[in-house]
Amino acid sequence: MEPIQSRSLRERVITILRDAIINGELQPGQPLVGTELASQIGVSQATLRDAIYALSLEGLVDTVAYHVSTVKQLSKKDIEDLFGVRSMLESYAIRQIVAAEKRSPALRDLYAICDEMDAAAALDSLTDVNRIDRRFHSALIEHSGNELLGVLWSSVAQRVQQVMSLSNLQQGDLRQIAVNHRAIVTVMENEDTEEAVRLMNAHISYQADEIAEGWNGTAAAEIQEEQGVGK
Amino acid sequence: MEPIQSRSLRERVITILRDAIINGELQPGQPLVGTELASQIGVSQATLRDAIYALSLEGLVDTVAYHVSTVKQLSKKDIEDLFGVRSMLESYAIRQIVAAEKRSPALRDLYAICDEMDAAAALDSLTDVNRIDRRFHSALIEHSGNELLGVLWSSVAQRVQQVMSLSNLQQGDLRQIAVNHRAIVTVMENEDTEEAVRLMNAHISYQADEIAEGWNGTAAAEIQEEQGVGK
DNA sequence: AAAGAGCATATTGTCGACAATCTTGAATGG
DNA sequence: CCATTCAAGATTGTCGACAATATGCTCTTT
Repeated sequence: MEPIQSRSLRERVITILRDAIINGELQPGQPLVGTELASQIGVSQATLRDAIYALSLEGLVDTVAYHVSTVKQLSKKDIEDLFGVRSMLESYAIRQIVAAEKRSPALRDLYAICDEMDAAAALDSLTDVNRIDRRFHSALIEHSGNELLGVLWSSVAQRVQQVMSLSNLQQGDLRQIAVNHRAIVTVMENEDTEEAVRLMNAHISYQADEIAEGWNGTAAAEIQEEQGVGK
Repeated sequence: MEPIQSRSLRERVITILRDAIINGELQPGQPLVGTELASQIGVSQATLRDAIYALSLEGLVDTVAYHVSTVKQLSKKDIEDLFGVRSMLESYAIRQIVAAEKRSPALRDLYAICDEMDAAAALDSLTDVNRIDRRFHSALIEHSGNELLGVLWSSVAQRVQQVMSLSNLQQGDLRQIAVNHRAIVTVMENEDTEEAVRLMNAHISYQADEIAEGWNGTAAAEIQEEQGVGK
């Protein structure tokens, strides 16, 4: 049981804006005007600016003193850097789990998630597979047992989700994806650490290449031009 | 040339508090009372609370709604997690630098820092060696070429500096430290990636063990008791 | 007509005041 | 004597207003 209204108003505003950004509703480069958003969401300007500042600390928003804040632009290099860091985090988690004495509960949990992914893949439900995919990778990080790793991961996972939302790639064979995930867990169970890391990096690199290839860094530049005067 | 007063007041307050925390002036568990600090620093309570909230996002401060914020407590496990993540980040940086086509400039820069460290070690200046040590590891991350890695690093490096400040360990032979750092760069130049990673992990693990061994998680609990009434 | 200075407007940054919430300690009842 | 209640003080959270700064437009000058 968790309380309905425990979080402060500021944190709820942060959540609203953050979700809008990582879901692609607020596109990179789009200006975040305090006065507009404040009246739109229904909070004071001070509270809203605090929220925007918090998002700039998370790296989702660019802020310069006395200038309008904008959703951070994502260059092709940013994508590459992002997936490089993601590989690093997940590889580390795999090594930690395999090296741990009691790794059975972790592996069992991961297998259970694989089962769910199989079921979703059989139904051809892309959104469900994506949601379970996120859970799989989060679980991997959690089971590393390193809390700080989890903190870093949540920041990276946000950006990954944003990039995925912005790049409208058609996912390939869902069943193949489910098989790939199970393979990683199986290899971990056999204590073949390096092979598990290799498979994971391949999985991530594939995604990264697919996204980086069709990436249009200037995706949101049009928004400002669309607002041009009609005169 | 950079402007004298470009940063906002809030950011300057953040810097003041952050420096106080990572230098150990504000010890873990110590309460950060808004009204006191605000008048002490000379800013409004709103500005100060924004700063405290920012530090809670950085993970240096614990905040609960309508409760007094405190400097985050650091358990022994937190220390272990911290140095584990640090090893991960630096190992990744080493792999990236060695794998890069043009790694000569990076190595030259690192050698130059090693020269400075030798000089400082010859003078038996502990503070200088520590400062140059931080520069060495920052440079390593920078030369990885991954900007996001740098962002994560700055967060981790802060915590490392805090832990170092709080644990008053007497550093061993300064000259040996300088030699160890140069060895890492030399091995990188020979493209022996795994050996470089091994040396770096050994270097960090040594530090981590030394600190974790004598760690007193309840270091700051006394502060509150010292303020007990004399009645 | 083009370029630049200066003013009007819009936006962000800071503050003090008030509301919401927690904490402390004393009074009350068992 | 101990537990509970509740009231007073202290602390944090939110807001609207004002100050500081940037942006865009107009007017002037060449």
